[in-house]
Amino acid sequence: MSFVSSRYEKIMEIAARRGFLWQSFEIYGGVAGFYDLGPLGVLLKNNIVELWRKYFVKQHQEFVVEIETPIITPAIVFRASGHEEHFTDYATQCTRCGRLYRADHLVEEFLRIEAEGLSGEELEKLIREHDIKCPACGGELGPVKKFLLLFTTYIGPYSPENLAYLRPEAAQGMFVNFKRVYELMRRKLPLGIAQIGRVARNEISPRQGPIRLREFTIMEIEFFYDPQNPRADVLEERCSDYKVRILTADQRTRGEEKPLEISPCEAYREGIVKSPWLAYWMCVANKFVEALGVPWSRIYFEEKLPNELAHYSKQTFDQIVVVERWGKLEVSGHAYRHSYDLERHMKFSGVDMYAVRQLKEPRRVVRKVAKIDKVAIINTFRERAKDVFRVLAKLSSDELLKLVESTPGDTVVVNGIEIPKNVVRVEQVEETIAVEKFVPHVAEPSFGAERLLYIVLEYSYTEENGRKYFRFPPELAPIKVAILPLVDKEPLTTIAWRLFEEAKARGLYAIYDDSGSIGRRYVRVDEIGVPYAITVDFDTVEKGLVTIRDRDSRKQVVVPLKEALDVVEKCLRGANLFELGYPVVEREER
RNA sequence: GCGGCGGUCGUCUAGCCUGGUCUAGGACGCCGGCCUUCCGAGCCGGAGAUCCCGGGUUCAAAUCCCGGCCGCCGCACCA
Repeated sequence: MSFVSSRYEKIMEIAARRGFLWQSFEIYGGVAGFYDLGPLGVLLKNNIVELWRKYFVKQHQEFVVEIETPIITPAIVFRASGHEEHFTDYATQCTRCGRLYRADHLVEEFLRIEAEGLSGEELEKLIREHDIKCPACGGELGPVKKFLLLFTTYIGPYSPENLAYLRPEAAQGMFVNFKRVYELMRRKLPLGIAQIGRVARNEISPRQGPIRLREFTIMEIEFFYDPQNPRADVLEERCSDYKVRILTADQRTRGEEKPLEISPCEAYREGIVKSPWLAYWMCVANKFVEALGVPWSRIYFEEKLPNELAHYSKQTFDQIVVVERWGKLEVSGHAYRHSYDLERHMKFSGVDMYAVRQLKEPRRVVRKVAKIDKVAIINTFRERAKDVFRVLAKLSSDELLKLVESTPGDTVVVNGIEIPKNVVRVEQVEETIAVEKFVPHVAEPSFGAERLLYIVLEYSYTEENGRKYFRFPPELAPIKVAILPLVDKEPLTTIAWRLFEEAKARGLYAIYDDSGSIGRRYVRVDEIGVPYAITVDFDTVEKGLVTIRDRDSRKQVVVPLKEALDVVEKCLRGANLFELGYPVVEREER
């Protein structure tokens, strides 16, 4: 335990001291659940975000597009999404032992009734009426208090109709924009809408350092597809030779802990993953987390049990990375949101969110339609005809038909006006139907960027004989190259400084350092995970040669000064420093 | 939210029990200078602490007491 926590503490100590991250609002005592990113933290996070974008958006740009939507969201959106209802907990606390309970859970347990959706007052009343006591100590329960995990605010003047929430997920930004983006993408499915942005959740008591934050960056895709024709060929093409580890809900129920090793393709075929696109994005997610430096064997997906599912989800897998501190850490969630969100937004907004699919063969159908006989209405109602037209105009043809057919007698009443049925003609029409409407299904991969940041720190952190450094994959390293004169003397310093200027001109983040001994400077740049160090020595002056030092092995290669930055850039793109044909030097330690 | 433990320069810490020589000591780091031809060398000099915050006890508080904030551990919570 002490080893485990001390390793976490060492990482967090370096993280704060060297400028990766630290607790927010330090000078006022700090606030739980908020972390600031420092200069290196921002660079590292940007690189992680960019890698996510590469894996999830750029490599799928023919059908995945990225948008950006507001954090502050009118309450109606989260009323429609179900968050206003389900993100609220009613809690009551024992006045004797202080234990906290979900009021609805207590009521359900004691009275064996469905308590979800009851108001605080109703729950309070039930607890008092049935004299429910603390299950642990039998003490009196305190008043029922409301915990809303959504941060609230107002848009404009403070009044109930201006209530707004800070979004707890980016997803609703994609759902409310589905119609427009679907149109933009020329109504093609599948369609992925991605977003990277800040979200906020008013956690009751966050207490896992940078892991459970009240505000963080989320990276997610709402992936829309036709359930009858998912067009998920890539699942077969890219995922059949690649396995992931999955611990299913069934396994968990049986108490098993060893995940299956299975290709996402097969997992879908066998019904373990219910959506082909969910399986596909799990495949991408696994490869992405490997690219962050996490070994394959430390990643698995854990299926949520039915009672753990969010209100919108038909099936959810958490992507777990094994970490030293907490055992396991959820880095992403993969939810099969089905058609839930679009249907809710259609209902609440009244806006049509259907997609259309072409039928393989157009169908001839005969259907009944109700038509209004305008002449008959004018003849029947004369000067009141205008009112009749007005009320009838509010009904669709289908609604009118239904009304006429379901009402007995010769008249129907619409908005208090009695209308004889004979002004409505019911006709049979024959139509050709070439398309049909449907609500797309949604698979959602969703990542928390700060958790990934922590994962990268933990998996990169290395201790060897007292040496501490971050073994960041070069692509993720905040600073790419250190440029160091061997000693603080001319002309070495001027040559090194010019090289630094050139590195900046190439768009690299670099460090120039001439203070103290060369060994101290290597240690300093190792500690922040700089993958390469170019050292300007006396051979540079005499022969135009510099050395490039590899952070992990501490071996160096000798390369011409003019080629040094090209070599570094090649290595940053994935080349191996020692396989480029340059002589390798290994120096004795003093 | 409850209970236990903790909070001292950038970092790690000594001091707290047994109040006063603490205008808070050390190490590392940092800054300046010297030195230095490859992995935390050495020498000289320097800056750096609201002792978490507020209140109380006392002639006197980093130290004792109370409240708050923050962190860790356990319980609860974590769609």
